[in-house]
Amino acid sequence: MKGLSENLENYLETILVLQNENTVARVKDIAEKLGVLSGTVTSALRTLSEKKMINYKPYSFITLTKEGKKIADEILRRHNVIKDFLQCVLLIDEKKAEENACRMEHSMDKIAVNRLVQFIDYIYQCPRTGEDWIGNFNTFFTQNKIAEANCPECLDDCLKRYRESPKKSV
Amino acid sequence: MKGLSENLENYLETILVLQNENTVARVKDIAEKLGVLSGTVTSALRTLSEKKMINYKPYSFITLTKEGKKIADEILRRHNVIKDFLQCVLLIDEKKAEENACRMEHSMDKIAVNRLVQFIDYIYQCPRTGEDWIGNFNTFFTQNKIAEANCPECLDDCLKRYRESPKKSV
DNA sequence: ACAGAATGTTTGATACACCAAACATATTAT
DNA sequence: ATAATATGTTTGGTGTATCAAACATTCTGT
Repeated sequence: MKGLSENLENYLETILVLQNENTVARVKDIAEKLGVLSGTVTSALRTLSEKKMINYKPYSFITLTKEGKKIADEILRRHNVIKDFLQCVLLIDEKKAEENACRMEHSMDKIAVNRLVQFIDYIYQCPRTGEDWIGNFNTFFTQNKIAEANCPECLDDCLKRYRESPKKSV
Repeated sequence: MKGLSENLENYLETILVLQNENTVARVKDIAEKLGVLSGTVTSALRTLSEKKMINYKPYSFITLTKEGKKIADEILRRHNVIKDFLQCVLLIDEKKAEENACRMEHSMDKIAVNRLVQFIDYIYQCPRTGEDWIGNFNTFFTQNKIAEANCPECLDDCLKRYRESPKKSV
């Protein structure tokens, strides 16, 4: 009935990731990924089991229930969206993007993540932005200002690019 | 030496906000803002005091130490940057933007927040984007596609706007 | 100035997340 | 097949964050 704690969300996500990587999630690997001792994992597994998020019998394989899978998928999706934004739009290096995404995935709700997805889409799809515009952000944040000398030709190029390959009209 | 927990960060931020609003932060108001009982606040204040974040004597006024002010300012700045992005760029309604910012302020590090600030700046300063571009995002996410029929004139307008009021060259 | 109201503190209890180390089970290598 | 090694579990203890309710202090109105 109640939502999972940030902690339990992490356990669930880690189980899903390990299953994708290794086909099974073992206590030892969960502990390693999360940087806790294995006893701690066992407790968490018991709690997740009580909450019907995983199927768990001591000393045996761990599987996600339908509900658990649904939630784990959602968290992983958030993680990937956020990481993509940080890395590909904000141009933050991979490691930092990963670290921030790990924490942010628990603090952004569905509405915000969905809107972020649409925003990223919009940047790529709108003829005024796209990859080259993001590329220019790189110049912007190193100099902390628009390289205005380039604006005329940048804008011309933008328009030209559109005329050369306009999207199919609606 | 160690960082503050998300919880203690919240207490610190709330104290700063109340000081800005009311000149003083009272236990009762902190409790109300954070949705906890006043006894809980007292414990937190004792901890913050031990960590030299606030000056605290029972039954007396609460003030932030230099270090406490520094951290509270940083958290509040994060909060405002994130809220601004959610509300003014992603166009999420004020209430939801506030809620998400409250949580995200503890999960984004300085690097990510700084880059976000620059990115928002970039959107507003680059002639290819700016406010009208953000306005078009509104159309995009309601229809989930670019209104391509408008692209030619949108791009022309963009270029025209630049020619009419180019930024002073460098 | 003092009684009552408002505010703040303390105490004892709960829940969660973790560790260390003793213990139990399962896997493997000979 | 079984001893040694891997892995997993349990137990007892810590620290944090919370509540409820008893208690203490401060403020306010007459």
